[in-house]
Amino acid sequence: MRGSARPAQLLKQGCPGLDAVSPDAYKSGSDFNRLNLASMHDLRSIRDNPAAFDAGLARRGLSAQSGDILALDQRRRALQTEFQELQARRNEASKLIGAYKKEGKDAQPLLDEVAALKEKMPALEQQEKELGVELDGILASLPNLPADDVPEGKDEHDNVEIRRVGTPVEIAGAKQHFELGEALGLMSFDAAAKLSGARFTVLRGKLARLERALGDFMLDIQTNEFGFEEVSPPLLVKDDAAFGTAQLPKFTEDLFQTTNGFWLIPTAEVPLTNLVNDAILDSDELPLRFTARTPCFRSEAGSAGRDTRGMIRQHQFYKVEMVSITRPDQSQAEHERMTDAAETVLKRLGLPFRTVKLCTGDMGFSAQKTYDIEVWLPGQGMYREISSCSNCGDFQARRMKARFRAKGEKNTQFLHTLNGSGLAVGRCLIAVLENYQQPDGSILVPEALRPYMGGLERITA
RNA sequence: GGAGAGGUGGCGGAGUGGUCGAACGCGUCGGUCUCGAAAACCGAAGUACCCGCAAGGGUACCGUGGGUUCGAAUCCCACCCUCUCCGCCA
Repeated sequence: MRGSARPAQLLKQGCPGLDAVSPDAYKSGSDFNRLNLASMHDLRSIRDNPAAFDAGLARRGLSAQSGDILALDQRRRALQTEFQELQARRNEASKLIGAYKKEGKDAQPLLDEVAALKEKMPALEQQEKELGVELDGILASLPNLPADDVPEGKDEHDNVEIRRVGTPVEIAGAKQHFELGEALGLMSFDAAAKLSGARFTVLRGKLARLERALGDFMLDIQTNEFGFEEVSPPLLVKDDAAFGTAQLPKFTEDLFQTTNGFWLIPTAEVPLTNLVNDAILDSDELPLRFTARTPCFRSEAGSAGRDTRGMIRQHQFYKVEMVSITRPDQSQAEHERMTDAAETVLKRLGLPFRTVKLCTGDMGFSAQKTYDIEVWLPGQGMYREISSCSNCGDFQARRMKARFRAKGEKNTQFLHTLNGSGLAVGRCLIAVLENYQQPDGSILVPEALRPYMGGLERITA
């Protein structure tokens, strides 16, 4: 019942170099087959200006790719054209066959012709597919190109400080958050270790309440003052979603996966952004703004030994995330606006921070431009990242086929997507502890947060 | 988990082997009419890719993937999803 001669034919065709990233490479489980030619990066713009594409990659420290890409692209299109011509002839002949049979004419010559066509077609089709997979594999593994105004640089040392808000207070003998929390008896890493091992925390009593309060506080600001719509999304997602925001195919090792193939979200950016996947929106409903407080799950595979004490770097933490979906002409302004929304939380809490523009070498895979907000931690005596706001341009939108149509236009365009933490709740809790610690080890509750803490002014043992 | 039903264009809903990218209705857009609107009438209208300077031509897509056939929305297989009922459960 299965195809008989066909597979053998296909096998004859081998395809050199098809060991690149194949879609099945990212594991089993769900049906991942949405790859579509010419997504991820705009093949047309690479054709038009290969030098610019390579220059962008070079700023990311990557080698030129346009040569390989365009060669593959050209071969693929040639095959596609050839294949489609055969299909056209087959379709035409098949119609005639129908007509002939009706009229009682002899259709045998046409049948022979189609049979001959069908000798060639599977091989062509197969080759074309394989080239497409190879091409997609390359394109899917290349990061977004940095925006023009992103500073050149190797790592975080080359980031550029944009502004500083608030003045770090000198606290004599400042303690770190875990010292404070453990002394209060409200934060336990031992208890968490018994349950789950390293990189987990158990919060109790007023500290658990503080975590909840912080999240509520942030959500209220983002929804009431910045127009973000609160969302309660799934925390487990399929391959498609993880591919859309570009966790896949490259970063599987950073994620947790269930035995039946779901990915635990590393950030609500994944479900929130994928809300518009495969959509064609009207331009006048833009921008869309979403926010959600969710747990985030990260394997932290590559960070063994980093930030092992305390709750700076955890396998699981709460974060309020903001996602904006905009037209291309809106995204830059939206990026500033979103960053402002994140900063507003820190300002209200009276926490000193600085905002830096990430250099090319420090930016995430999907980002075109990123601002990090770093909060001052007296206990550590340094600024630590508490938010990251990125404009992804159309990079994610291409992957998830998120488009819009301008009023009166016939053609669709890709949307722009942005995401930013507003803020990381766990780290914000750390910042509150360290900045509001008192000599007696108690913690003053920031004024703005008191309504969220039932009026509580101070957390004590 | 058990039993059943079903997945078609923005929506509803036809279509069981050929001229079906898909009837019809609604909605949408343009026009006629009108002082204006409604109604009525006429017309337009899916997405993506390929070839082409263009005009234009072609291919694919009716949940997904395969198969049968000269030809598949229609037949076969597998999978996914949704809905209803029963059971279980937060």
